[in-house]
Amino acid sequence: MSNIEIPTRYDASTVEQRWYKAWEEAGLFQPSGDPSKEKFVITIPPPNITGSLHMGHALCYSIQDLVGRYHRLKGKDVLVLPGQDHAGIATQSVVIKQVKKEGKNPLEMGREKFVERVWEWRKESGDTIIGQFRRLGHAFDWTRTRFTLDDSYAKAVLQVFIDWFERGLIYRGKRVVNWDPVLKTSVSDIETERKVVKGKLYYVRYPYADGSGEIVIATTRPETMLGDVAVAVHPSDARYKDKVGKMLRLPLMDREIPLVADIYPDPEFGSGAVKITPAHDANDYEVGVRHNLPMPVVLNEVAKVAEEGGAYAGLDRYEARKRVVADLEEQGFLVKIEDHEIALIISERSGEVIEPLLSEEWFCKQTELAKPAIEAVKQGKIDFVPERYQKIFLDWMENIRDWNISRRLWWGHRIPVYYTEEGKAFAAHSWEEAQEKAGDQKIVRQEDDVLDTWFSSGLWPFATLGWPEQTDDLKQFYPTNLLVTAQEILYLWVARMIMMGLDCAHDIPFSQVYIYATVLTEDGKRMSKSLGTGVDPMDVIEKVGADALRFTLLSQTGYNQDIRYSERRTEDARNFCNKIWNAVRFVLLNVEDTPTKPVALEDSDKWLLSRLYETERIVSAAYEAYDNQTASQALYKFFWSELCDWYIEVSKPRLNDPASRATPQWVLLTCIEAFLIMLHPVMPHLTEEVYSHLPLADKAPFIMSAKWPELPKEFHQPDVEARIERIFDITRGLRALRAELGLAAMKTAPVVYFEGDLSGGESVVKSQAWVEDLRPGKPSDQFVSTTISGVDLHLPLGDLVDKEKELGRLVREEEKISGDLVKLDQRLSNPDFISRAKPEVIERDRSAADELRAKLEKIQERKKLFGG
RNA sequence: GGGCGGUUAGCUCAGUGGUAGAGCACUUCGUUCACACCGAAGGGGUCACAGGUUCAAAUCCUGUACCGCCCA
Repeated sequence: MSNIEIPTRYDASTVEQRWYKAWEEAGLFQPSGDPSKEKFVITIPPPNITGSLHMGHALCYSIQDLVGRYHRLKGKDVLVLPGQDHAGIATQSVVIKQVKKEGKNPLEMGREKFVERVWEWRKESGDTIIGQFRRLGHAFDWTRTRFTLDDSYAKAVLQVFIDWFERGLIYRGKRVVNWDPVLKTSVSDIETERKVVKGKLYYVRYPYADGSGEIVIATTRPETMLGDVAVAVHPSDARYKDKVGKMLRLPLMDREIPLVADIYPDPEFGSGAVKITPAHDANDYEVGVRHNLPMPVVLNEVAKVAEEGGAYAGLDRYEARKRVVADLEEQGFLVKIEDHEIALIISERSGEVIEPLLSEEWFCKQTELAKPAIEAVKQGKIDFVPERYQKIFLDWMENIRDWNISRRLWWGHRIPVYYTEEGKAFAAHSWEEAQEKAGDQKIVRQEDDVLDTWFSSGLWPFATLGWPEQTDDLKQFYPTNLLVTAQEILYLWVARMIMMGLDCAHDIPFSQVYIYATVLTEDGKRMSKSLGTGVDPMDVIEKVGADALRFTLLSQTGYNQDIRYSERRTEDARNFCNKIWNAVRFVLLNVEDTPTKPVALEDSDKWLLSRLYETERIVSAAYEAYDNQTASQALYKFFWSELCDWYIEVSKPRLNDPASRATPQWVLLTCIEAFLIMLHPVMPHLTEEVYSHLPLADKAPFIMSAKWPELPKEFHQPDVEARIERIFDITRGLRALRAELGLAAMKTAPVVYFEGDLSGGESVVKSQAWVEDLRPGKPSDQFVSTTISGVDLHLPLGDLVDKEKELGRLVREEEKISGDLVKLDQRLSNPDFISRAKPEVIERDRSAADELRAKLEKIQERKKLFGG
């Protein structure tokens, strides 16, 4: 390739999609199935088909692609299995919005039509997402892609439900759930968010039925009093001690309710007396159960007052609140209203305030299933990274509550329970099977509700591999190795996968769980489409390429809990791409053939190879530990600061000489090849493109299928590193001296004198500090000097020396050095330090002090020369 | 209310006992034949605060403040 053909800018847009296609055509995304190879398996968290991927997804899946590519380079047979989640409520609400926008009523469409419509959307959103994965460069096995509502997947879901139903692990019961009055279904805790708003605290008088006074209760939701069945006080509350057991007359409703003692009320809060509405508050429900109280539902599925609300029936909950408060005031029951902060629970799906509602739901018993899961984690069969999540996980598992698995939706796995006329329930794969199980009794209907999405996604690691069939894939790839996920679904999803994996597939689903960071905006806010703070990863790819985006995200990700995305960082990443491109361009312009391994290496060659060795060590260890931050930094430093800034510059004279160029050529190609392979998991496309141009001897068809560098121990030479780095320090010292005198970098100085040991580094100092002639000794003319690592460097300047300026420089340096020396001497004269500190620390401080003293003397001499 | 994380240079973050680091930004200089998406040099920090342990604390302990996340 001639220089004209290589542009000076790396253009990701012409490279990335070309390589993705080539990899796919070469079948590199699939495991070979070679039984002798060690397996590495990830089933990716299936994204919801609710639109498109956001920045958090871009990070999550890039991490998995990185891990997969790393293990592939390490020679493992890698499967990264992709797929998508039908995401019941989330998808249903997206489609409802679409249908409504078209002026149609989803309810009138009917279940069948509506579900058909969602399938259309599933195709559209699903394709968008797969396209995005491809643009991001993810090497996922598309031949094995799964969807949580596919027929074969649905079979797995039915199997588990029926099995658990028959084992008595699934039951029907009443419970206060998070009711979304807009979507008309319960939603899980994760689908809600808390928001603190300014509200009111209402103090209301409840008179005793016998006319012996009254009790004052405090409530933030006065409208729920329509469903009050008791007032509770804490048993230790002296104020109410003799009143417990008396009846109260519920204002507005003309009903009698008891005063009960329960541990729930906080005596410090409000009046210490709490009204109890079991059907509309989870805590009140618990009290209701403990005291065997009735549980009237006074707000219906659209949050309007129900029949039981008497005169208020039909009113919306907020309208009802106004009327109730007005009536209470008018009838003299309202004591006072205070400002109060209320923690509202909002449905993420509709944005509406959740109405806690007593509802009949299906539940799954958890305690029994949780036991083996807890054991597996405690025994270390499953690790959490970062480790701190293990404790959080176990705390939750040990206090687990039964799981509400039913959702009043149309989109999802319809619960396979069939009822007889008498209401007897049978779980079965089909109506026919249910009828068989029911025998003489006639099956008349199937349950309308669908299963919580997490019920199906909990089966992900094995249902994707063909379970319940004992497929080859299941035998080969289960249990998987790693799960990468967000902190917020540690309980809802990870916990369930572990429980379901152990119970259904009889083994842990994965041996490691890596929890990655949340992507925040530049100023630390949550990225959110609705707030307009989201950044579309595809826009970033358009601008800087997928590799730059991946580097931006991955290089910030280690064990931290969040990262901040900023456009500036993508530019830095793009610049890094360009730097790599140009360094390789330089090498290609200077290499004609594949160089052979040289016999003799110079110190600078050995230095770079030793740095490569060390870098490989850091990078492997960091990738293994999911510390991509450290891996990226090590690669960045090696390439930019070491290979480009020093090695290439130092080697230019040798590369220009046909007699000596073979050795640096070989060193450069060796280091660049290894570097590219190590960087490949982060920047797959760029590394592939550049690799394809390198004239290497044993080249793999793709860098993606290359072997991770196995560097010989001889590369590791710490003594050479120290020697060379001392020469670099001296070079920097001379450059600094020149710069302070206003001599431009790279402008050649005719002559520099030195005193001291340069141990073979003369040519490096000469070329890198831009000196024509480097001579031992002292100049006869006027000169300025610096001392570094025991070497004096003198720069003759003739009449150009500005004595005053130079003196000022020397004084400043003197002050700094004597300051440091005082501190060191203080420490060294402390007998406790001498007797208790480690010998090597003392030794190091002593020699540092000696060096400073020598330097100080020289500076003082020089000061005299300049009249100081 | 409980738990977890964070607080280090203008910004984003490394740094788990031995004289404070990186990248970006900033200042000065430089168009050199890989790259100005570049190079060289430089300025900039009482490591949130208060106690304690230690010869020695950004680092370990205790407490406080503020920020964030998870759970009730």
